[in-house]
Amino acid sequence: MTDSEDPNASSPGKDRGSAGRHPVRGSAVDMTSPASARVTLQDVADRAGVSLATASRVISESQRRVGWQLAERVRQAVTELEYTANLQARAVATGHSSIVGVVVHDISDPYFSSIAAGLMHVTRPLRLLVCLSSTTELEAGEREYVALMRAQRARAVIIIGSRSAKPAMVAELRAEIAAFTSSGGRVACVGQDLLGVDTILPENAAGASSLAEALVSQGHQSFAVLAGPPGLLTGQDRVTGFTAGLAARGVRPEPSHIVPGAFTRDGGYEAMSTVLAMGGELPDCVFAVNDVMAVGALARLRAAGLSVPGDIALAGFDDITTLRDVYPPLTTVRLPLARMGEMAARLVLTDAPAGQPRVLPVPGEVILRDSTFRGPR
Amino acid sequence: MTDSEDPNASSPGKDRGSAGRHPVRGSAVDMTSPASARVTLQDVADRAGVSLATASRVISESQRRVGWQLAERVRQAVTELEYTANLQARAVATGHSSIVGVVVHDISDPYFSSIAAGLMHVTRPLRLLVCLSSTTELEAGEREYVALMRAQRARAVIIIGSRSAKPAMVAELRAEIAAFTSSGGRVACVGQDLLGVDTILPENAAGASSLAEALVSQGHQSFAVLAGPPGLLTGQDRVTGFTAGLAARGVRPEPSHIVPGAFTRDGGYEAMSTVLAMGGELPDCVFAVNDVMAVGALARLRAAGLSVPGDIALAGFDDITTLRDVYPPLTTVRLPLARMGEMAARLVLTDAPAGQPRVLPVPGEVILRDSTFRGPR
DNA sequence: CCCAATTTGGAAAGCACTTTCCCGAGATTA
DNA sequence: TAATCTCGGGAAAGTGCTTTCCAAATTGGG
Repeated sequence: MTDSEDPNASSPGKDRGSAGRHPVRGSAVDMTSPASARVTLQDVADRAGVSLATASRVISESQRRVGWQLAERVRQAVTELEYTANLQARAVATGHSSIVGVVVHDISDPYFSSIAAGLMHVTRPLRLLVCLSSTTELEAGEREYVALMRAQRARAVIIIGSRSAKPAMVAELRAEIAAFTSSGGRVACVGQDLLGVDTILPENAAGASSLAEALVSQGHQSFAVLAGPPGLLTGQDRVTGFTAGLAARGVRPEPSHIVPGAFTRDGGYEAMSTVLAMGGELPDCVFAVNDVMAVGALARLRAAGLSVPGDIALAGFDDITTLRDVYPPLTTVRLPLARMGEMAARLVLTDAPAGQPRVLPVPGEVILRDSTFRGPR
Repeated sequence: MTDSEDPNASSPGKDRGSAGRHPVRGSAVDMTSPASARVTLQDVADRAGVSLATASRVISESQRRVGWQLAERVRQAVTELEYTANLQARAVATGHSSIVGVVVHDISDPYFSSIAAGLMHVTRPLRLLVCLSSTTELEAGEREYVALMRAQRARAVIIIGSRSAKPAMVAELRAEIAAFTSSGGRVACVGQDLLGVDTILPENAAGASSLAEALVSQGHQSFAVLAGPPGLLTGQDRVTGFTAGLAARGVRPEPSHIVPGAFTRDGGYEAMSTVLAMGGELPDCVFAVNDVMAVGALARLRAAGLSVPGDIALAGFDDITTLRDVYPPLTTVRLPLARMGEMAARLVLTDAPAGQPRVLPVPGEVILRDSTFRGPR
């Protein structure tokens, strides 16, 4: 009963493919299983004894109503033949597909996968297909993928975290986006507002600034900053915001204490090494521009035998869920990642297109945890 | 120039759809913007002054060669019109598409996103489109998604971590898979070999068993196990393997010390709570069936004021990259997640189909770290 | 009881491609 | 020199669907 290899089910489809259509293919195969080879709507129509048009009207929710009896006959044939409409063909016929492209740097980075998860929350009920691309490797990955989605006539593309601020790259990407939109697609972006499209804009600068002020209030006086890779705006914004926040409290960080590093755990580890190697007075507090880097820095500090926050304080950014349990718990700025994904998806899938690109700022929330707590020594 | 809101571009679309193919379009519209509305291959052919067939042969890498000059003219027209082939239409015409479906429970879980990342490593050079579905919410999500991929005539589907062992569910999924394969698609699976398809099988039992023996060798005598949700085979296998390993060393865990819990951080936290609440002698060592649960357990122990490994040892499974920096470093069983994703993709995308479903076991490697280290007290 | 005004079904024309088939021209061979 | 081969180009037949258009049948009103 649980087995689908019912030999009795072999008869359907035996009488197909005699003249013209579907050469000999399947003559040997047809006997094996109900839906032997490719079943088309024509097959369904034939079996139900109706026209192709009628069958189509039944299986797609067409405007035109179909008589009760014929409709039932068609549905019967559909289940008997295990028919499924060919969505590609439907897309060609109707002119719009149900796929939406999502571009991320690296799907295994929790920052991106959280946003992607939120986004899929809204695509699912719409029965849309999400095509994901990790652009990790290629510099021009984003542009290429948008081109690919244009070729697929995708309904929309959502770009999460634009790769770099390199003007040439951005220009190319914008051109590709223009081509995509002018062929009917919609585009949204999570991150910096560089592309001239609907954008979910995390308030990196403001968040980092608030964090800086909070840290000063906690009593920290000297700071090091583990910045992201040069040319990546997210990191830049957080650094500028942070220094601005310090300045507002009359603190000026040693410029040499702002060291770049890759946006990864290892990047944080190495940047932290650099700071330690500089010698001189250790800063009170280290700000890593994202949590993943902070974790790397934490590992490095531990390796150096320094305790956090005892010897040195450490803060991150993003409040990645998976990292909420590192020890000591990280002070950070929380971004509602999943919700940001949802917002982006809504903007471009359910909301009406706006004349002007919309920019929705998303504030971050400073979360003070143990990693910067200055207990009585 | 960077602005795409060119007011001259407003005309496209107004004059189309009157009679026959491609009305007057082009005469008035072509002047405004390169790729005004939808450009089709016919437009390219017209502009290049060649037949549709020739244009097609140029843009797709056809067997048939095209004369040097004509080919150049076509390419010229392509760039001038910013033409991109409609992949959907191509898929309909050729009968096979370039999309491959990937089913995961929850893309924001690092276990799955790591595998997915590995998998994309092989799809990218093949220029295949990866469609991802998180089946988090729906019970029948997997079956539905395979159906969807069948409708898309996807080339292949890769199922990562089959949801449950509930026989009814599995039977339905198998039926859907049968329909998919019989319509020409290929299927692979990462996880338990339940579906009768090519499978990458993590050796959960063997890995857990080795881990158990290693822990006994480290001197641990009494154990608690934070098992996954009942009915999820991955968890079950790890538990059985673990107890078998203990048995091999003459250790029998208290059955009541095997407590179920969700496969998440919170699940680990709660399961750990249960163990603590049981009173009596605390076990030497806790085995959480995956790293994410282990982290939850760690948090719970910390909340209880217990130190790891000082008061109690803790081990996980998977060796999730993002969690390599939790403190104390977790003893675990490493699975080469990214490589498992690659293997699955290869099996189904580049390798020839085999008569029999292949099952490739992937061994886990026990990694002993501080969380179970029994230093001199 | 007859003539609109609705339904409801089917034939056929798209949709944007690929690919087969055919044909003329130039190259090769006997 | 005639006969046979390629070779490159185009017309047209698919590919699996939707949708328009047309005609037959049913209904309703006078």
